[in-house]
Amino acid sequence: MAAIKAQRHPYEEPASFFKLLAHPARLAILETLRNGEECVCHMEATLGYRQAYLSQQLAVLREAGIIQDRRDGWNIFYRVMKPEIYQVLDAMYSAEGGEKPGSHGHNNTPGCPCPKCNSQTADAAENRHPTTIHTNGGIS
Amino acid sequence: MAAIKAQRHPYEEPASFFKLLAHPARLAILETLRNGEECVCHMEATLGYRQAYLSQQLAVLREAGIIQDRRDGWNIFYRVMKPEIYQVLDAMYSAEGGEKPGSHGHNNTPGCPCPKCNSQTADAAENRHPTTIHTNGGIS
DNA sequence: AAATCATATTCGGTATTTTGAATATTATGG
DNA sequence: CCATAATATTCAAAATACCGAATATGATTT
Repeated sequence: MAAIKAQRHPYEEPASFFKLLAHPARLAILETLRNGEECVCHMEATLGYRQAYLSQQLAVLREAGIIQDRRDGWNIFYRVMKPEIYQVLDAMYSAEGGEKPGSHGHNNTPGCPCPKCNSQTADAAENRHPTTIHTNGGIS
Repeated sequence: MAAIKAQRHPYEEPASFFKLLAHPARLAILETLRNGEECVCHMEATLGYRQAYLSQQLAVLREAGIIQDRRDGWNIFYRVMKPEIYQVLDAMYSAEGGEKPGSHGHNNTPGCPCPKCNSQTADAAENRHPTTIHTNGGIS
């Protein structure tokens, strides 16, 4: 699936684009990025997926050109390059009848070591041990 | 994939719905049905897929509740039960920049044996059967 | 340069999808 | 009942996607 290959049939391109969205973890990532860039460790803390797994899914979206990464010191921040995809997502959510899942905007998450979460809370800014092993995270 | 199974993760349902759309033949079918019901032989003539293959893809959409079939004599006509999906498709097509593929409305196709294609062309307009409407069993 | 932190990549097994081929089903006309 | 038209289903093999485990990379601080 890696990248969108050359299309022979006119519906192959939209189909492979839909395929990118046909995955729970990738949808969760895209919702996290809906209101701006976030670093990987933040997704790890909020979504509960293992780091390597997140990185794999991020790579799928990145190689498809949907998101792009930016390094800032230790962290790598991802942002969406094609905001139009949210119209596709919203159309799907409303077609399904359910409301959009998840919360929007950046949520300061306890236990998240990312700089956005540790801006002014200074609470446990120096002694953090995020050794939390997130068991699974996949959904069978 | 057959049906949409019970969802544990909030994104599994939209994801499996996207999965239904992530296939060129199924997209082509849905475009064919955009402006009303069509029989299988018409799709066979216009889309160029083999009959058995079309039937397989129609089954996927049918078991997901997106389309429904109705028998009329020799032919089985399919129609879309969830028109909202076209908002998803249109959002995708416009997000992609390309225009919507395909032509809309029923196209009389030479070589297509379906009754809709042989209505008034006087060619073989004499041998048609009365409309025997069997309303298929309601699918929830 | 070594240790460390955040993140990426590779490898491999398993599950799922795709699709052709063969066959079955169902209604219709004789 | 038999033949036939239109469509559906089953089966199996090849292709692809999923995802865990292990390891690699590349900044950054000391």
